[in-house]
Amino acid sequence: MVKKPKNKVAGAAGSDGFSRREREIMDALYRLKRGSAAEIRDAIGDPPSTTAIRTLLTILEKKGHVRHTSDGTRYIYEPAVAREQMSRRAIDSLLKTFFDNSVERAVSALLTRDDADISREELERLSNLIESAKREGR
Amino acid sequence: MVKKPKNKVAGAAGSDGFSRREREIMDALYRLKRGSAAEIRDAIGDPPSTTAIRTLLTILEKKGHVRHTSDGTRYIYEPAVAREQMSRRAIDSLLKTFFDNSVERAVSALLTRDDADISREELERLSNLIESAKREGR
DNA sequence: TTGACCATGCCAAAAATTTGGCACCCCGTC
DNA sequence: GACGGGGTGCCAAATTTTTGGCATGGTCAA
Repeated sequence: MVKKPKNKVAGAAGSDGFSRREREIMDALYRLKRGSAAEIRDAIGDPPSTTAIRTLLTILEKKGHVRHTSDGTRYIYEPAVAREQMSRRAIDSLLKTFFDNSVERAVSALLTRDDADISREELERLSNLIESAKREGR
Repeated sequence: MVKKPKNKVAGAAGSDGFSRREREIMDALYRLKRGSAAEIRDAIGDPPSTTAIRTLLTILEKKGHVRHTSDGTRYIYEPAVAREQMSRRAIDSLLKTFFDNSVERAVSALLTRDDADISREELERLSNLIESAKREGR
């Protein structure tokens, strides 16, 4: 069973190249914006030891997915690629996988969620958003 | 290093419990709707052997994530949970991870994608969608 | 019928992931 | 200053994931 170097294709649709735990940590980090190993641990369901988390964080840092700053004596981690940018990748992936690349279907799904707690004001702003999109695309 | 049974929490936010390859395959299946091992393989970037794919499919089936029907002599696989349902889970997860659960922000991100190829008609339909949402939520 | 071709089930081994133990160090408190 | 609590780096081991090899059986065409 010979092996090939295998060079992780970053942007490869669908798979982001993260292992299960790595993704859990990255997701937690994006939710938290930033946090210590302990905080990240608390943000994960059925988490391993903090040491295990730290190991993963170190690996993720080595791979360039997260970086840390020192808060006094401890490390505070944050994603290396901005939340905004990553959210776009995630959206593209979602569109491709579940909505045949149809923005309309995706928005529709968003608006008709079970627990849609969308306020009147929010809907108003969305209207405006679409209106301006119409104007722009003219 | 003692071990615990560990009972995969399916709906656990963020992590869906799939390994990297498993997720690649599931994503491919959702894109394809259904397909043979070979077709799935072709839908994946930098794929392993078809045999490897088949092994994963068998595992996924044993875990209840996919099922297959026989097309003559070969197997055609499809996701066990409907695309629609899974897309909702994915959306919920996305909202939580990247948009602080704000539908508005998510829609906004969808509408302002770089390669937003949203047609006039689509925007029109979206307007209507929002209008009816307004009426409903009254 | 025979043979090429594919797909399947079973299975072992390589590689990667995941998990913690340990020793050490820094800081605040008694 | 000694002590307790936490955080860090390093590292090995358990477990899971990932990858194919191989033998078998069915199908189709010559």
